[in-house]
Amino acid sequence: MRCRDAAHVLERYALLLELAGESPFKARAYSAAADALAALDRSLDDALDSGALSQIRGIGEGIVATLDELRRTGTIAHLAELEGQVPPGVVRLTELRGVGAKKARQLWLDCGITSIEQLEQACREHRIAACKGFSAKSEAALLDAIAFWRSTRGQLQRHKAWRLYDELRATLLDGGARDIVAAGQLRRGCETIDLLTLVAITESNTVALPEDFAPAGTRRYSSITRDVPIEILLATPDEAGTALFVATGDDEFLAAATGGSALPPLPDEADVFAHLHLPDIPAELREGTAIVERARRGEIPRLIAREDMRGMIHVHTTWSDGKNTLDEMVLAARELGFEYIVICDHSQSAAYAGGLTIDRVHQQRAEIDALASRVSGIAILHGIESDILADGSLDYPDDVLAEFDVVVASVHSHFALPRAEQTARILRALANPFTTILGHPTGRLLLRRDGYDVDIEAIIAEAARTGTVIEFNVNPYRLDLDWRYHRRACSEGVRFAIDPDAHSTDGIRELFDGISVARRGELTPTDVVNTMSLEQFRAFVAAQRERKQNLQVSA
DNA sequence: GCCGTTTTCGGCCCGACTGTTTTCAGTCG
Repeated sequence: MRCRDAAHVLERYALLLELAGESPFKARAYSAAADALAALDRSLDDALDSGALSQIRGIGEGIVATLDELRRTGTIAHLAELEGQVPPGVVRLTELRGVGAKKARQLWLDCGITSIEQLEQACREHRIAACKGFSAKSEAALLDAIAFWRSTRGQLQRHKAWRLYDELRATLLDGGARDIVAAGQLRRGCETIDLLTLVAITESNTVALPEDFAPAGTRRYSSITRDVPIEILLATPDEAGTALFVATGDDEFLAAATGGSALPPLPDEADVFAHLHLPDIPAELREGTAIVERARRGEIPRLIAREDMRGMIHVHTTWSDGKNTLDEMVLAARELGFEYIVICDHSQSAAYAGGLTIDRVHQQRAEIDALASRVSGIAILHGIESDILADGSLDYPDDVLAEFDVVVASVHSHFALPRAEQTARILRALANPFTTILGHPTGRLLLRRDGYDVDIEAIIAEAARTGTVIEFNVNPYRLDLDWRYHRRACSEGVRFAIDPDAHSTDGIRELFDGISVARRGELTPTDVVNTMSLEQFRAFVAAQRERKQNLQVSA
């Protein structure tokens, strides 16, 4: 068992402890331990036997004993007991927005609710308002939350879809497949996945499938029993190219590309494009009919690719709310071949995230300088993710801001401002001479909450006027700014930074997956500042500051 | 359950927001 898997178990244990009415502090201790554990990229056996776990703050004797039980028996007896005690539907109640462990427990014990369906029924019949602590208003809020929950069911963020893919891949390879390839929405770079499509390449045209898969056509199998519907297509190696092509594009694209004729079995996708007399169309663009026409006219741009990325920008460490240390994050970026990394921990107003006071900013700089002198092969820049305060100002005085190599300015509070006020606030931050990059411009969390209400056109225009970079934050919950705005912004002269907003070394690796989504937006290497060399990037930031200062003077 | 002592108990990230209450509790980031 990997530490990451053990972390998931502890997280669930923490939730059940709270639902069962045990000390919320105990639950929090388990939850914090889960966080710490998730950052360890090693096996649980190794972490326990080396004594590394007991060294970690927040993991003491009790939790080490629990983890030892988990690795010996594959489970935690007390957790199993709680699973028997708390109905599974009550655990699911916490998936609703605005329902935490306390409210779920209250709904269960005071109102007798043990599933989301029962809760919905009870709200409609106004039986919840009769319970202590609830009113007609809370019934309406709960119904809203249930509607939102329902609208996001059967969909996954990309990292969760990849996790499911990894599980299936291992099973299918064990079951005799020669190779497994992700196709469909995942390969096209869709930001959320409502159908997971895999091609299983097998010599014999058969593979041992998990029990929940049933036939759904010629050599096609599907399952609807997991978090998202899944389909698996079987193909022999000599027809793998055709199978992958068919499993990747959407229906409109396939009809336009093939003209409705059946494709011969071909081993490689390149053979399929040659057969169709079409240039290679990147998987991320294979939707709709227009792209086929563009391809025929030779209008497919050279899209950004992972090899183009030279700078890793916007990374958190244990100095604020990151799970891995500065050293670990730097070494992980170097291992992936990055030439420079820009550390951007939270600023002082982000107290919940351990934001840096001015003193700690200076301490962190000293540590970065010390590390830079020890580590070769990667440059370390000192940036900050500065909160944009309610009035649009940044979170430090100018003399402190001026010391950073890069300032990512982001909204983390006051999400509910009216549109005009929210927009004005962000425009003010864009005009700030020290704002290098506008972080996650809408604050959306995919399948969790919408972004704050802002005028994106106005933000793009002001970014263009001031020369401020807009972030494409590729944290799999964010993927913000939405790729649908990318071309328009670029046509106005805006540049993007493709940033992982990584809070762990795993998050750093997710950067590459996010590039798939950037390709949907047709970002090219010249649109993206991370493709610059270190010297180019430093010169870019210096020129940007000068330009912005001049704009301020003339204003 | 963890931590750090004022060293074996008492407090535990903090501010905004919302909704139910008249002074606070729960949720969220």
